[in-house]
Amino acid sequence: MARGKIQIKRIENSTNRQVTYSKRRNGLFKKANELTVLCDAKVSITMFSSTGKLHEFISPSISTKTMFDQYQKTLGIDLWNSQYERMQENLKKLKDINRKFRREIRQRTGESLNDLSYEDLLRLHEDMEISLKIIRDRKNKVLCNQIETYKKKLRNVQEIHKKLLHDFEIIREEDPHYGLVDNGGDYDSVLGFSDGGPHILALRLQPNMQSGLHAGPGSDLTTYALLE
Amino acid sequence: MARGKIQIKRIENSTNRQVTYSKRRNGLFKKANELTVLCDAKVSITMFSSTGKLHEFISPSISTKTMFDQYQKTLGIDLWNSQYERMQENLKKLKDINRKFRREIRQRTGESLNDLSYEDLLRLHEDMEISLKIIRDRKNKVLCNQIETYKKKLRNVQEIHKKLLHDFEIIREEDPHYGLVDNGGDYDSVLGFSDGGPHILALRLQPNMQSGLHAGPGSDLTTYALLE
DNA sequence: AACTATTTATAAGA
DNA sequence: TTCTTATAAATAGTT
Repeated sequence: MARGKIQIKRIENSTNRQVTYSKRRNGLFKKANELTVLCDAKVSITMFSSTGKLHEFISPSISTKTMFDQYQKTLGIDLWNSQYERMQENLKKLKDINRKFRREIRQRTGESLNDLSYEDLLRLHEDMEISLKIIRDRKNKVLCNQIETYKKKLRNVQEIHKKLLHDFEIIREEDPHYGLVDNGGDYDSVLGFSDGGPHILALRLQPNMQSGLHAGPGSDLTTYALLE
Repeated sequence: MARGKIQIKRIENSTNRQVTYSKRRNGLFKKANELTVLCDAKVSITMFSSTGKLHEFISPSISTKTMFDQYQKTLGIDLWNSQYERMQENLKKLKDINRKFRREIRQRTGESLNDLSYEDLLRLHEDMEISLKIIRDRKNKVLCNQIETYKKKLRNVQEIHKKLLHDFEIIREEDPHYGLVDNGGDYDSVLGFSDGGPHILALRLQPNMQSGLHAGPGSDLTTYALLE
């Protein structure tokens, strides 16, 4: 619009186009600003150059998000609505399921029985007895399994111990004074001879067993009382 | 910018402001369009007048949503992110709670006991026995309440019946032939005299009781066997 | 909405 | 990119 009229069509010269873009962008933003001030309007300009560069103008009194929210509100649409609604629905469903679960648990623990009819209570009671039996069986089975496991471990350790004692006997027979010179200690009691073995041995070995065995999450100590 | 320079400040005259808004808006959109064509750019202008009216310009090659998506992508932000994230978090939490509830129910019904230790099983078993006792007590209490209710109703009806019989006796004494003339019917059997009363009366009255009483959701018929 | 005197924007050149 | 400047375009005030 100066030094000659131009046709409004794509400027083929790239440099020229770039320069014009820059100049006219400034002009546009200046006009937008004047409009904002003169007419008390809210203006938002977002533009991308042909090379993908982003430039934006936004009236000082507003933010891009506010602008867009207002835009959507005015048009009565929500461009992100479907996504948003899907999430809302999901949330609602989950809340509903959770409520049901909570209720079921409260009934099964006996905390909230007031709104149950006699028939409901009968049914619940039957269910609970069945469940209780399953749990009791499982509990007993786990207990038996643990007992079995430790029985085997114990036998294994006893076996090894017996073998060691046997080997020691052979050494004593070959050299009756072996070891007594060194420390004067009481080998009999140390090795469990003084009170006939296996039981006290088990106690002595406990610390090793506890740290070495990971057969199950159950308590080890209580099961000892039940061995054999 | 013609017929006199103007100050760039809010136009106080409302009509004037409106007119200027309209003229300059057209100018702005024209410039935006020229920029779009000349420089192969994408331009989006969204504006609200001081009265809240929405006007927008958008380059023909693009849509407002695309424009905005590109805007957010270029800036590497998501203006709806925080809201979106909050929902996502909520969803995650609900799902978590849901999983826990489901697990607890499955354990309490005995469906999923494999990952429970012996101690867990012990505790669960104890819990279940306590809950079962509560439910059994409640069940029995509801049953007793229903029995009590129907016992009272029955007594009430018996009372009324007795009184009616008594009144009838008086009438018969006063006029021994009363009523026999009319229809020749057998009053004794109709009123329950033939087999001594209360039991057969209860059966006769059943239909009325069922429709008239709403004491509880339990079954009425089964409780009759337990009366008295 | 049309007119027009004047201001403003800007194309081309430096 | 910026400055210059001749000229096109926009527009304030008026009708």
